[in-house]
Amino acid sequence: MNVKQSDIAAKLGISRVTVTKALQDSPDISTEMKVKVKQIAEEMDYIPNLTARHLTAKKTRTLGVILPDITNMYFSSIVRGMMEVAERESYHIILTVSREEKTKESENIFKLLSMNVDGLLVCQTLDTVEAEIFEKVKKRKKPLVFFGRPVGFSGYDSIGFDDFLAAEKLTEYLISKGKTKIAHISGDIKSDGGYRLDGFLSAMKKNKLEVNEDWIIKGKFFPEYGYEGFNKIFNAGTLPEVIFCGNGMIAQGVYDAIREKELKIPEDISVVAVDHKKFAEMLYPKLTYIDYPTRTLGCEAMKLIIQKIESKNKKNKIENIILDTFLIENDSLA
Amino acid sequence: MNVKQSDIAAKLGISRVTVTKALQDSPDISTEMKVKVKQIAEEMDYIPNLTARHLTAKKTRTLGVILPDITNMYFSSIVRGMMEVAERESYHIILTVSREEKTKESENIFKLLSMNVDGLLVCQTLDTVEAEIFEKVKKRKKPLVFFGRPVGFSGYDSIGFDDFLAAEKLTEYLISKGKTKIAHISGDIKSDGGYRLDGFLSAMKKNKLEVNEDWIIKGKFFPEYGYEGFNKIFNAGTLPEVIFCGNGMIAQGVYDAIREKELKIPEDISVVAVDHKKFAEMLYPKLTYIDYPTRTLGCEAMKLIIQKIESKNKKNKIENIILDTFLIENDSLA
DNA sequence: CTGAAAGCGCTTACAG
DNA sequence: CTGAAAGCGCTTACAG
Repeated sequence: MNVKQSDIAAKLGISRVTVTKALQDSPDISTEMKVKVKQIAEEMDYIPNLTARHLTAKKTRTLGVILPDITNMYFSSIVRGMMEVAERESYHIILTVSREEKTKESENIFKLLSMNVDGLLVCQTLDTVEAEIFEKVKKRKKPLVFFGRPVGFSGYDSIGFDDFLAAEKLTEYLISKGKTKIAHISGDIKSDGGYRLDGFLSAMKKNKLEVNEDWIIKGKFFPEYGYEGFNKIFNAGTLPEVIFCGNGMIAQGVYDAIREKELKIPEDISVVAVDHKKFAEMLYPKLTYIDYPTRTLGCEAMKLIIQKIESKNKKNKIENIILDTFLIENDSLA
Repeated sequence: MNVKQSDIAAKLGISRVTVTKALQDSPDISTEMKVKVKQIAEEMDYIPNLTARHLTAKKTRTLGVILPDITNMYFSSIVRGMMEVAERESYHIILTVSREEKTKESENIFKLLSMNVDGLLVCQTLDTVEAEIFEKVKKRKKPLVFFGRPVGFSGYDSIGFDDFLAAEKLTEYLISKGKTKIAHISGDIKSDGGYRLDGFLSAMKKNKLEVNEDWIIKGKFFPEYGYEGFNKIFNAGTLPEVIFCGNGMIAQGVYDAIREKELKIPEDISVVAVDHKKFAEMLYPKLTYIDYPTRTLGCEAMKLIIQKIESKNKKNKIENIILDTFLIENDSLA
């Protein structure tokens, strides 16, 4: 139905092979022939059939990506970075979503392997604990890179951020600014929220600072937890100097609660958080926070998998890369 | 290298065709044979090669989606809806991003056609004005559905929201609540922002209400425009009863500016907007707004394209579907 | 510089 | 119920 190489060949009275080669700019073919073939291809609206090409060639230049949730800016921003590099390097991306379900994750892996992707980039679901399915990928020698979340088992390449270190860094910074009375409203402690809380506690301990129990609120990554969290702290009596929030959404709730109490940020109380830029910068006054360069993560993850693919036969040591996070000084810290 | 059907056939001493059919649950094959084949396939870790399958079958059960920007919640939420339906109907999605570039859009279309997708779902870039590339798609009889943004030319199926109607509806509602002094801070007037502004003006006109020129602020879809917009309105003298914001981000800036003036929402002034749920509900007090059911849009768009694909040969009339938007009454309107 | 031959892994009629 | 034959569109050696 569609125009194919043999149609071009027929029209020109040459063999299909010549067409293939001309289209590939093979040195085998004369320049005039190439020009002629390409022109006819253009005229006939020829579009190559990648399916057929992939069946022959070992490489598809296609990468499979598995994400827990596409509507989460953290992930979508990572994907954006991946797409930039993929495009530059002429790779395609097939994006799938696991919705935090382990079974969906496995299904996606099978689907992507079926599609003959050259490699896999996966951000695991929160409850992926066994390596089983990934062992199968490894057995097939399919390059695989984990990104964006800590990996529960070893023996795989990965790239991501370290929430513990980020929180420690932010806490150290607060301390260096002379703050000692610091409260923490965490996100979900079963995931990143927990690591951030631990990082905070660790830094406090290292600096021999006391942590008021009323000032540790275990919440979730939503504004209402920040709002209620601050009110709990407020009602507990003494006010801390700083509220360290698990992320920007929590900070937003905290902002609202603080304003309701007619307090001023940062004059009366400071607020800081760990988050990615876009959100944090939307608050007034602008939040001082630790930025996770998500787009960079996406770029680097893509570069890593491409490198793994293109050096497939050489012996490759496993890499576990932790990217730097950045402290952004804005107006919410006195 | 990987296990293929012929390996299974060899192991069982039967022909490859029997394997294919058994795996497809063809009525041709005896139940015992099916069980045997499937078991061996499982044992050998057989994964079908979709590339090969697609070359033979006319259908790939793969759909191509083109989005202007993946980090925009409006779009990612639509995609989420699409994925739900696709999964239910056993279709795959290949997601590509145009980054609002017309050339990238064309490239993506070619890429997806090359990959033999069964259909195309596209949300055009803001400056796509000619139908040229889409005419080519049509000529190939490849089903195509536009979604999420108004289409500049006719003759194509589409599904989306009507910003003009949504803004009109919200304005009518304000008027029905006895509001007459309404200001509008718009988003980018070259796109949806403009339609929303027009809808607002239209409703005001229909109701013979005067529109104070100082109360029409043409901004962009970011908080700072809301913040500055409100300050302009504030400094202009009389205060309106309601600020109608082009979207939730603008509303956020307006909230901040209002609080800074020590005014109360909704006691001193009301704020409303047109946006999609997640963002609008994050503000305190919760925003009264027009919700665009983006996920539903994604679901419906997917259903529509699948229907087009599966009824390809029957004559199909062109559909241009406008989905309803919903007024959500919260606490920001007195 | 050009082309004939073989094959990628799977599927679809068609014959037995 | 099982299998031999032909083909999907393209590419890769290999021969001329």
